[in-house]
Amino acid sequence: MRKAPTSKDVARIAGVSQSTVSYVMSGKRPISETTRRRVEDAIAQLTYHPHAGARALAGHRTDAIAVIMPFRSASTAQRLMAFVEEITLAARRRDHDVLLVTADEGPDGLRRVVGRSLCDAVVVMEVGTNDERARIARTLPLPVVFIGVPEDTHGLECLDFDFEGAGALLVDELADLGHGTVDVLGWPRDVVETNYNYVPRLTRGVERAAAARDVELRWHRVPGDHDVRPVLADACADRTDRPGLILLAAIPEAVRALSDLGLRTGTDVDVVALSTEAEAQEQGLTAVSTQPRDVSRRVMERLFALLDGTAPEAREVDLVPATLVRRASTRR
Amino acid sequence: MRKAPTSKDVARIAGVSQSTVSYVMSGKRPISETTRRRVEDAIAQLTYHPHAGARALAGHRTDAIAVIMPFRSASTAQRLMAFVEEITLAARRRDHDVLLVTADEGPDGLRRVVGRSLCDAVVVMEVGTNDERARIARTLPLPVVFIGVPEDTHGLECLDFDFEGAGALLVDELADLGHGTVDVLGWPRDVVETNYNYVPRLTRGVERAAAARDVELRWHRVPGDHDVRPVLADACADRTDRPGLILLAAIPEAVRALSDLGLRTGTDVDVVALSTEAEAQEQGLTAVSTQPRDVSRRVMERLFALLDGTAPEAREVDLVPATLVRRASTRR
DNA sequence: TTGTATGCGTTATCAC
DNA sequence: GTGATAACGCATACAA
Repeated sequence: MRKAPTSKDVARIAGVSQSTVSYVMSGKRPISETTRRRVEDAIAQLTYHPHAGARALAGHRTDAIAVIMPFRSASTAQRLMAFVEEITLAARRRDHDVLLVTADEGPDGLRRVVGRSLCDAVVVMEVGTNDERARIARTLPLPVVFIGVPEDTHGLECLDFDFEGAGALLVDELADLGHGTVDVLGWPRDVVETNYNYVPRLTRGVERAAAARDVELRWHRVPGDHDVRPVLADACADRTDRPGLILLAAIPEAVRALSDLGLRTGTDVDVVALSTEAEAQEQGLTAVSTQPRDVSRRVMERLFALLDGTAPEAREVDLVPATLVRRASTRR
Repeated sequence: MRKAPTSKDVARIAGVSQSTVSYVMSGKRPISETTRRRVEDAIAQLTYHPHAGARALAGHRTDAIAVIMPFRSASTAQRLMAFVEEITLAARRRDHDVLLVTADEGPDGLRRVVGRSLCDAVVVMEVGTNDERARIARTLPLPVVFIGVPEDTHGLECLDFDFEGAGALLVDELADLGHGTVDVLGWPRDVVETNYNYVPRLTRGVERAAAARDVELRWHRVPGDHDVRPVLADACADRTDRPGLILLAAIPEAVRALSDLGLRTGTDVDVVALSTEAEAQEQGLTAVSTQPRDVSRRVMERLFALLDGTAPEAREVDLVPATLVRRASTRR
């Protein structure tokens, strides 16, 4: 538990100057094979680790990425975790650390981590349609990548799943199955009101496809208490035709509610959903999955390209395409 | 996009010395009301933020907590997210940031964040029964708090949910309902083999209670592909008595499988589970919930007590008690 | 109550 | 190919 060794200690043991130690570590100038060896041996012997703060101070970089994360959100925990995991792994592959910032710090969170030089770049998850953080990002001297698409993407780096395409796929699938009327179980009121940008995008995709396929839409909302039974009873009961249902939220609850109502998915009712891959599998749902891992990978590629200065011309918006996987909840 | 202001800039504008600015921010010595005002005004005017690296270098503290997180684990994403969220919020309340470290860096992750002086304390999630990180922690000059209970807790700070008590509650509930035989759907092989410490703890609780209540246990395992239908068919079909089932893993899949088998929970079969609160509600299960938020809160209390030097005598192990909530999956 | 001066452990610019 | 040395921005011991 004695004091941590510094590069000076390494230098002394290796019999070189401190700056040489630094150059061995950074590789920023040629080093003879013999001194490199002696330095590396000394480093190993002392289990020397460079002091991150000193490095940040002198080197003007932190080797850290800040991630602004909305814990309470329209996304499921699974989806959020997938984002965070993939981002963290990508960061480590490039020897960067991840600083977790809660979105409920608001725009100040972004200002803080950048102002304090805590990171070299920022990932903002779940940007709003009209998000102050987008305005701030344009003024910042470091890369900020958004997951989501705000209204005005000018000068921003945005990546996301193609929710509009997803909405269209879901409607098309039910239309192909012959449904002229489709019931949509949409997000609860509080989610819609928080202005998440993908709510309108998904909605647009659904509505355009419905118009194109001449499908009548009936929108329902998950109640605040997540008890969807009455909603689904209202939508599906007492019908002569076979109901077609799109689930956007409260998916496990909805599947269970249908079962309680005596409706077998794929038999008595066709169900398609927007969900994570895992949830769709667990519930056996024909679904469009939101591919958080693909999105994260592209986010980090773009982010490091910006840090490396190897980024091609600004893309502004990059969308991961939607695909539909058929499972037991629809009968073809 | 000009250079970030420093405390020297603040000092110049406020007409004081740089050290006075520092003391105003830290509150470590008395400052006259007038100078405090002028400094604070200057800070606001420049939107000054202290440089985290410089602060860490000079002040020997980072105001950051590292969290070592197992993304792929026996826990659900919900449970992991609850931990991370609660830890992050608690950290922010004390003006600390959170550094996310993936557990698959192994013990080196712990060495690295500490060696580089990236944090003032560490939280290690899901410690193994015999975890090298526990040995390392004992040698480190900063607080390390474990979520979980390794075999040898000597000199460690461990907190967790009382899995042993949980196991007993689940068995007792089914015994109270008159079940003389209980089928347990346990974790998949890979989870058990990863040596998570709560697997043996839960198992011990189940087995002791079963012995005490004279209940026969039949252990089953979730298959690698998570298709639990054959397992549950095997356990519950062709029986004259009413099956009693304990679910420890793959809970949504299991509930769906029972439904597919034509078994109504609470009517044809009594089901109790170890799960998150949310999952139990979604599935309507009588369950013991693992209270990740309570555990996290206690972890952070302990951690900051250690940082403040106000920690009472070492506790070594602190367990959050288990409670059972009855829902529709058991009929009393 | 305030100012001066030093050091924290790196990086990077000069010199050699 | 290597060694001095000056920043980097802040905290704090020492003066006043």
